[in-house]
This record gives sequence, C-alpha cells and structure tokens, in this order.
Amino acid sequence: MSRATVSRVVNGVRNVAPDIQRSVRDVIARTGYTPNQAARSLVTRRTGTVALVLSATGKAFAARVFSDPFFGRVVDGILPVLRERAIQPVMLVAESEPARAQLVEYLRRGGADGALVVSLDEDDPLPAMLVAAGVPTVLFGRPRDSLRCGFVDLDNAAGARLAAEHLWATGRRRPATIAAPVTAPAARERLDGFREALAARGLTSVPVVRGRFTVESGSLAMARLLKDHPEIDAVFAANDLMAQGACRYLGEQGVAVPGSVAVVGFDDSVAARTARPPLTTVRQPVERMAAAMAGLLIEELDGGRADRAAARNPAEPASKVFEPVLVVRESA
Amino acid sequence: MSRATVSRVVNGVRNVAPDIQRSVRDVIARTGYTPNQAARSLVTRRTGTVALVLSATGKAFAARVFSDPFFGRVVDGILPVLRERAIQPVMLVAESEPARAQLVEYLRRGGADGALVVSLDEDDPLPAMLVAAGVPTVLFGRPRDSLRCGFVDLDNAAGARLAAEHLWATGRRRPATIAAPVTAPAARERLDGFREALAARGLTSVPVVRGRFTVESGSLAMARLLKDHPEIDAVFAANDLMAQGACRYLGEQGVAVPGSVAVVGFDDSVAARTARPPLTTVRQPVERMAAAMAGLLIEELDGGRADRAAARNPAEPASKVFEPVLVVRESA
DNA sequence: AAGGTTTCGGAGAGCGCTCTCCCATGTTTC
DNA sequence: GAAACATGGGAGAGCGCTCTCCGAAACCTT
Repeated sequence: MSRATVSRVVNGVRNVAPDIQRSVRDVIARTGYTPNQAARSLVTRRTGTVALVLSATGKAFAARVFSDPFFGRVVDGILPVLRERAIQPVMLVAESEPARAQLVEYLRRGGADGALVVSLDEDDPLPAMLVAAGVPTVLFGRPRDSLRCGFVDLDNAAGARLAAEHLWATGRRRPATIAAPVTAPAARERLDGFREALAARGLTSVPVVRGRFTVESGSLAMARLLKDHPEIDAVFAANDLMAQGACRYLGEQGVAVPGSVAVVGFDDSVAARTARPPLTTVRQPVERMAAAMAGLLIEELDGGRADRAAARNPAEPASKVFEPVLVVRESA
Repeated sequence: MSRATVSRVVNGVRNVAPDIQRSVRDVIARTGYTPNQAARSLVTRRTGTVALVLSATGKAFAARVFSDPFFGRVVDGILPVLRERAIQPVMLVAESEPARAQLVEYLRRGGADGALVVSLDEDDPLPAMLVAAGVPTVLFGRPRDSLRCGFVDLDNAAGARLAAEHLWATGRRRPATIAAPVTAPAARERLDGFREALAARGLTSVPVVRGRFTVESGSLAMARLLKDHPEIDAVFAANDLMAQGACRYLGEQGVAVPGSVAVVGFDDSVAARTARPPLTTVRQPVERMAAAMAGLLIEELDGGRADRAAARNPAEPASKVFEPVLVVRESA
C-alpha cells in the first residue's frame, strides 16, 4: 500500500474504498502511527495553529496579565471559535523587548498561521512588526498609524457618553473621572467622550485623576479626588477594577454610594457584579469581540490562498466595531 | 554559493571564513530571507519550543485561570529560563475534554519539544496521556500513580505544620481550618499536615470547612465556621485568597484580627502582602519552583538525544521538592 | 459488445532545510 | 621541496509528508 493512500485516508480527501479505509485505520491504531507535523507543514505551508499574543512589557509581566480579568475574557471568547475549526490556539507572551523580537522571528518563520494580538499600550511596536513580517494579524483595539491590519474595537467614546448622560439624567452636576494611562488609546477615548458629553451640557471643567487599571490605583485616585474636590457627587472610572477601588475607599470614608457619590465603571466584568454595591457600568462585550477577532483572522487565512493565487493583492484588512451598552445596577 | 554554506552561517556551526560569513549575512539582510521552521524541524526533529500547559476543565475556564495569581507566578518563573536558552515558550490550555485530546495530539505530532504541566485536579488524565504519547513532561506537583515523569513540588504537609506550630506557640488552642477541594492533592496534604501537627499536641478535633481557592469562598467558609464554632481563636486557610476572604468576613463582623481570631494563609502571593492586615502565611516559592521545572525539562531534552542514541532507556525522571518557610506578618 | 466515462490506488516529484561525506585549497613539518 | 595535515566550501542525500498526474479497473451507455 502506498503512502499516498494512507495520506488520503488520514486527511479524508477524495474517495477511498471503505474496506481499504478501514484496514488503514486499523493499522494506524495498532502501530500507533503519528503523522509528523513538521513534514506536513513543510508541504501544506500551514501549521494549523493560531497565536494569541499578549503584549505588555514591564516587571512581573505574567503576574499582572493574569490578574486582570480582561485577558481571561478574551481567551474565553477566542477558544471556542478556534476549537470549532480544529485550529490549535497557542498563547505567546511578549514580556520584554528581546522576547518581542524572538516572538516576531518565531511567527515570521511560520510558527503559527496568524496572530491575534492583545496589547494595552498604544506605542507597542509589535503590531507593526508583525505586519511587516507578513504575519496575518488581527488586533484587539484600533491600530494607530492606519496600519493595514484587521481589528475589532469598541466605540469607547460612545460608552463614556452613555455614562455621562446617565449621571446627568440622574441629577449629578459635579462629576469627576478616574482615567487611565495616556498610552492606552481606549482609555483616552473614554476620557474624551466623557468630557465631550458633559461639555455639550455646559459643563466644561471636570476633575481628572489617572489610575493604572487596578483596584488599588482606583482607591488612591479616589482619595486624591476627594481631597482636592470634596464637592463631587459622581465618579466615572475607566474600568471596573478602578471603580471598585473607588467604591472601597468611599466606603472606608463613610461616604454613601450612590447616596452621596455615584460611581460608574467600564467593561462590565465579573468585578462589576461582585462589587458592593454592584456597579453601574458600560458593557464591553469582550467575549463577543474576541470571537469576532478570531473570525476575522480565519477569514483572512482562508481567503489568503485564493487571493495570492488569483490576483497579487493582499486581503483587505477587515474590522468590526461594537457598540457599548449601559448596565444600570446600584452604584449610580 | 551553496545552501550548505548558508546553513552553516545561520546556525553558526563549523568555521566559515569571516568575509564569506559577512557576505552571507549581508544578502540575508538585503533579501529578507527567513528560514522555514517546518523544514528545519523536519530534519533536526526539534521545534525549539516548549509548551506550558494549563489544565483545568470547567466553565469560563480562562477567566478563572487568569484571575488566580498562582498561574501568573508560574509563568513568570518559567519565562526567563526558557528565554535564556532561546526556547520559545508557547502556552496551551486544556479547558475541556476535546481540547485536551486536541492538545495531546498536537504535542504527539511534535508541536513542541516538551511540556510543562500545571494542573489543579488530582484526577486530571492529562499528565498520563502526555507520558503515554511519549512527550517529555514535567509537572508542577507530584504525579499520582507513580507516573514516570519529572516534577517539582512543595512539602505541603511541612508547610501546614509550620502554620499549626506557629498558632500553637502563640497560644491559640481552638484553631480551625479552611481546606480546599479534595481533588487538589496539595490541599489535602495541607489539611493532613495541619491536623497531624495539632494531634501531636493533643488536639484531635479540628473544625474543617471547604472552600474553592477564591476570596468569596473564603468569606463564606469563615461565615460557616463562625456560626458552627463561635469559640475558635485561629484559622488556617489552604491559600491566601481564602485567608483574605476570611479576614474580610471577620472584619465585617467586627471580629479583631489577630486580636480575637488569628489567620494564617498559604502561598505568600501578592494578596498576602496587600491584604489588610497583611497575612501571616506559608511561603511557597512558586517562581523558583517553576524555574526549576523548566530546568528539569531542559535537562531531559538535552540528555534525551544521548540517551536514545546510546542506550535505549528513557531518561530517569528527575524531581525536586522545595521546603516551605513561615512568613510572619500581622494576621497571626 | 464496444466504446466512453467514472472511480480509485500507485508512482514520484517535490516542500526547504541539515548534515555527512568529499575534495580543493592553504599551512605546516622534516 | 615533497609529504602530511588542517581548513573551508560544495554536492547530494535524505527528513516525512502532500498532491498532481496516470493508469487500471469497474461502471454505464447505445
């Protein structure tokens, strides 16, 4: 029996007589034969894997990434989509500059068929490096510099406007905001959207303190806010973790939430539901966005062949922007 | 110029005249040549990658894994060791039964050179499946059934004894414990060690409540404990998160820590330091253990060749057991 | 029954590397 | 100055698969 027949049976292409098929499977099971992935990839030019890249440099990188529920939600959203297509998801982390270089080299050499990139810093050079290396890439969050690459994003400004409008509608006239590092574009859009919505109602000056997306930084920010602007009656935080920190500090100081100060978060993560009081927050459908990200990449991967074979133009980078929704709970 | 020469330059084997070397590198840089990993792996029978496998089935898998600081610490410990050897770390997750099967198949086909496995459930079939598939494997935690495979572990019972002895030495005579699921062997050892140390001092009956390694479950467990055994004056929790939950509940009930009830945690994670009051806890050097795990695997991988070439006996599975240390802070 | 059509297995050419030979130099030794 | 030796480059054989071509056999059609 020839290698070709075995190959046909294993990959299920073309017709092979049922009895031959059975006998081949039989022998495979008996001998414990395992196809060699490298040899297969060499000819198919496919690995059957997709990389899920987490990029964020800094100390104790993993410990930080693993404590933010955001990444977990992204992974949860991506996994089912890839599993369904029998694509092996491999997670890669870029925790330092050399690691980033090694990672790009790995993907350039064909370590995976494509990359789904989650990066928090706006000035992260990784997306551009991957695109330059010819790696099919889809980002979580809009790329800067109109990089030719697919992405999914949330209309962050619209989300912040929802928060501002809700606070205004419930009679809050002295709102403040806990923003996040300027390097996170999503956070900046949230700040801008919030200010803009209030400016449209005649409120031009809004106290701003910056946090670092963590519960602790939220507490600290709230403390500063309360000290410098004791008159505030509402706070909009750029994510739920910081909103939770703010609530905690207010609670410690005996300030009623939402009685004296209303708090609105962002993301609608588990933290929002378990916080006390449960947070009013802007929902970001992270899992759905992540699933869409995987879908976009798969499309590009499938289309890629045809494109390259037919015309010489690379696939149009596709993208999808999601609309946020306000979830009213008890904190505002 | 021949392919062989180029190959020699790229891989740095044997001597190649400096000027030829330079000109080769020059052409590589100019043409943007990239070696094909699949072709290379096909002949070297190496991928240059090591899989870091996170195994734990259940709903919202990733969201759970990503909220436990433990995994982050493991990753942080492993990364530098692999980076130093220019080995690409790839993280794989086994979040369901089919995912597990797919993952084993992937590694069996040579998707990575070896696997570092972190699994929380004792009855996880993954380690045995990997060993059966011939994948070089090192576990975090002692394997059951004397599986022939390397591992690193902590002397959990000794750690629990440290906690018990500290509580005893500080005059606590009515201690209780918040244990973890029976399926986690490490947690069982902690429970056994705690009981044993107290039994040696004549205390045979210790109230036990089970938690699920989370802050919330710690709070709940503490509530039950306080209701059923209001006389207790100390609590030993099987990890810091649950200890933190216990402290939180005690605080809400106006019970002084450590005044009325002393609390001891386990792990010495970040949570122990940021908790209020800072937790007295048993230190598990997770990062060092994880680094050792990577080291063991690398040794096995390096030795593997020689072994398979010389004699036909597979490498002896190596292992390393770490000793815990008590870290006294304010909670006990 | 003869030709045409479909079905299905085999032969064999690569995929892009690495690595072992082997040979052409340059270098040393007596 | 010739033989022995070190040095560095080329030729070419695979690694284990997939996939296109081809031909043999089975099936229809008229």
